[in-house]
Formats: sequence, structure tokens, C-alpha cells
Amino acid sequence: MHEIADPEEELYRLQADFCKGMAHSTRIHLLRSLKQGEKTVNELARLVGVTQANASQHLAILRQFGLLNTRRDGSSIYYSISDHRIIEACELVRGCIGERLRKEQMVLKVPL
Amino acid sequence: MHEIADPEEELYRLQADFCKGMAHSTRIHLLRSLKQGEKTVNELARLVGVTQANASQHLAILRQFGLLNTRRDGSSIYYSISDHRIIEACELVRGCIGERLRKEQMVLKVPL
DNA sequence: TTAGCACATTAGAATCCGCGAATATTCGTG
DNA sequence: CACGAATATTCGCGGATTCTAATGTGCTAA
Repeated sequence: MHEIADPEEELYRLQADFCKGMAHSTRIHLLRSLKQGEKTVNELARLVGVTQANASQHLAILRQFGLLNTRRDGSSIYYSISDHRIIEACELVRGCIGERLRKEQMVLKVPL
Repeated sequence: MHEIADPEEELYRLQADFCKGMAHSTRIHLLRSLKQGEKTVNELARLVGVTQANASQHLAILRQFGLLNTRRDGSSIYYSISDHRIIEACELVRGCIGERLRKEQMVLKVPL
């Protein structure tokens, strides 16, 4: 189906897929909402403010790429973070953005 | 052009853009190549194994999203990491992948 | 078994991305 | 100025994403 040429290059691809999981505002919102623990699809859809179907699609992507795990309980399915380093990585990025915004504010507010 | 509704949602969009920068194997390769310091486009293209034009395109994206800075020296342009937390974030993700691969290996090698 | 909730999947249209090829820009040198 | 080297930009195509609406699936309870 698909030969793996360079194992290092393959690792980069996996890493890129992982980052694709974090490369959408809705998915970041979902990840963030799961920071304190597992939640159902409906809870997440409501928290994030998207339709159930849309939330389910994004959650499926996050699960495919390995960022989330699922657990079934009755008719509900609970999603949870698979590795807490994902949250750390998100927070690092958030820190970069925050700092950049502060700098831009600075330039705008103190142009003298 | 585009009104900003929710500032929190806007932050998520910026964060998503930042992650989009890391969401491509070539760009991860580029970021990684810049870990030890600034490099020119040609150096990077050669290291990563893509054409000059392609490298330039990816570098432009990384610059647009704020992951890289540029400095001109003569006819060459040096690219460098704008914030070292980007590398930390990449390494965290790389760690997640590594662990997942180890687990999968384990399952494959010890199915008893 | 039927009804109903929770969730997943599909289809299709609009949009976005990534690449190579060709062209443009910018700088240093003669 | 003309030229070459380094880098950037544009164009166009094929493929991937994302959204909504509709439909499918799986569980529980009566």
C-alpha cells in the first residue's frame, strides 16, 4: 500500500499529523475543554458551541491522530486526553501567542 | 474586512495558525534544522531536501504565522526561530509520538 | 420489539493547501 | 548599467479540509 522510505521522514509525518490535530480553533477548544477530565460529545459540543455532528467529526480526527481516547458508558461515549504533554504543548504555543500580542500592543500603544 | 467577535475565539484562531506552521513534515524538518541557529534558504533547502522555491514557500508560511524571523545579510536572508518554546512544543509532541510507537512495537512484539 | 437518545458516518459544495514551473525582485560586483 | 546569485512570488492543477444536512448505528428502557 505504501512503502516507508525514510523512517526519520515518517516520524516527521506522524508528528505533523499530531500537530494537524491542534491546527484548528475548534479542536484546540475541544482539547482545552478536556483539560480537567473526560466528557461526552454533547457536553463538548455545547461547551465549544458547534453542532453535535461537527464536534463528532473533529473528535474523530483527534482520535485518529492519537490525541484522544474514548470510553463507552451506556449510550454515551467519553473522550479524554491521551497524553498530557499535548496540553503542555498547547500551553507553550499559547504562551508564544500571548507574548507576541503583548509586544504588538506595546508597539501600538507606545509609538513615540 | 473581518470583525472580531469573541477575543477568546480569536486567540484560538491564532493558536491554530501557529500549529498549522508545525503541521507539515517539511516545516517540522525546517524548524528542527534551525534549532542550533539561523540559516539561509539554500542551506535549509539542501538540508531538508526540497527545491529552493518550495523551501521559500514553507519558510514564508512559518514567517507569516510568526514562528520564524528573518535577517538580511548581503544577498542572503537568514531565518531563525522566533521563540524557543516552539522547539520545546515540537519536542513534547515528538515525545508523545515516540511513546506511542514504543507501545505499538510492544503490542506487535509481545502478543502473547 | 419499538421508541428515543447519543453518537457516527456519508454526501456534496465551497474552500484551502502543496507542489512544480515559470517569472519577478533584490542585492552585490564589475 | 548589466549581470549573476539568492530569494520571493505567481499561476494552475490535483488533492485535502470543513461545513451542513441527512442518514445510519448502538444502546437503553418500556
